[in-house]
Amino acid sequence: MAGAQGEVAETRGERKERTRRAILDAALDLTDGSSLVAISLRQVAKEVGIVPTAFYRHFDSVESLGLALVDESFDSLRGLLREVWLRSPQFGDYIDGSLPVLADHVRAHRAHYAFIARERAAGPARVREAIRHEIELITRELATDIARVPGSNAFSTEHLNLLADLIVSFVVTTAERLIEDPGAESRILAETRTQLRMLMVGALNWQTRR
Amino acid sequence: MAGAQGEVAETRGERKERTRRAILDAALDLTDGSSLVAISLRQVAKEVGIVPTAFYRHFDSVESLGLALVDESFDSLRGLLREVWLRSPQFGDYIDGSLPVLADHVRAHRAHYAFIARERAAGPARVREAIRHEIELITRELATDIARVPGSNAFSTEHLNLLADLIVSFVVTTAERLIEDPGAESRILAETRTQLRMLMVGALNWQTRR
DNA sequence: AGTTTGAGTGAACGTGTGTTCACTCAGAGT
DNA sequence: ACTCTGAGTGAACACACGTTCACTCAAACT
Repeated sequence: MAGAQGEVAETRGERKERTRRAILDAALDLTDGSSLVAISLRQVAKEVGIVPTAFYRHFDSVESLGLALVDESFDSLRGLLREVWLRSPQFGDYIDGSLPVLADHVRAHRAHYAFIARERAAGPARVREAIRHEIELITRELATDIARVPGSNAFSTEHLNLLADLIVSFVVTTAERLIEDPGAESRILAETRTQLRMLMVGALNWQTRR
Repeated sequence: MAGAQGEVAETRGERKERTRRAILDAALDLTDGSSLVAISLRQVAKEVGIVPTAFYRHFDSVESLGLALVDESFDSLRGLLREVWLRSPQFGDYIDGSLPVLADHVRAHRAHYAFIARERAAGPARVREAIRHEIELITRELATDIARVPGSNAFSTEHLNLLADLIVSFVVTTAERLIEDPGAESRILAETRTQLRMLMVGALNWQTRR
């Protein structure tokens, strides 16, 4: 395979990139319902349709494959955050505006979110560390975003960070639920909406108490 | 090994139970930083000091070993909940009373909590399902416990369940953090304390709005 | 004392594993 | 046109895997 086609015109770089993508996709597919630590280089190679040794032309271990998947998964996630932030400039309709966007993203990039959820807890040490780091960065970004919202200046920096952390944790949990039972999406969203409101009521009353 | 000792007096049942425990402990040990889906029956047997085939006298697969570990891990967790509930009859000091208990339990039963955290996301399908089910039961128990707290009767049943769910999710997240960085225990506890207060301020204001 | 039971043994099976090596042969650079 | 580069090949390695089977031999039961 991989070039056996009589198809014309494929540059060397294009060909390599195509195989690399195929490896990433195969890994996402194979780890679904399992984990990076449980799949083998040979399974991936077989799925892609290349010989095991060819794998090494692209990654030098399953772990480094995992790190590449972390990168592209968080590219997805940052796309989500950008979109959420664009369409909800108001603190008031923040929740109603954001939840459907989250649901859409999880549905569209299911494999990526499932990968993060799984490997965050059970991946190779380096991969877990990379994921933890990325989540930390995103939490900080969220904190500075919230700081720009009018009315949020009553929060101390410390409490702002804790609020952002609380929200991120909760979004991670919600994403996990959407992944594990996609059929219950509307119920999960309705429940999450109420819970986020409970949380926000706390945040709003908190700042007035400061 | 396993009976090679010149030690006297060990009944057949005791011997079997001792080996069974050794298998469970070995599995907890081997899955640490990895996952049930990534360990082999032979690794476990070697760790215990028995021949691979002897494993089948106790469990008929690694998956059923996993289900046994789910059972005993949640026995630990229920012990925690009982203790938390005993020493915090007041809604007010609920948080300050519970957090140190949680931290103690996580420290004392680290392997169990780490097991739940990992396999919840990445274990074999049956194991994930069992964990999800146990968490659901605990959430329901918490909801009925909260319902007995004076002043909580302003919550509708539905919102009571959502609050319980919110708390359980957050406790799971906190336990995960304590596991992944035990050295930061006091910082994590202080932060979690503030976040739980934010959440509780929301809950308290919520019920008065109903 | 004699028999039954069952936890643990050890050899064997077919298959999958990561990694090495020398190789092909088409696209890229001269 | 001629060489170089490097993605993909295929054989081979030493080892680990789950499962089967007939076995031992001490505790438990009669």
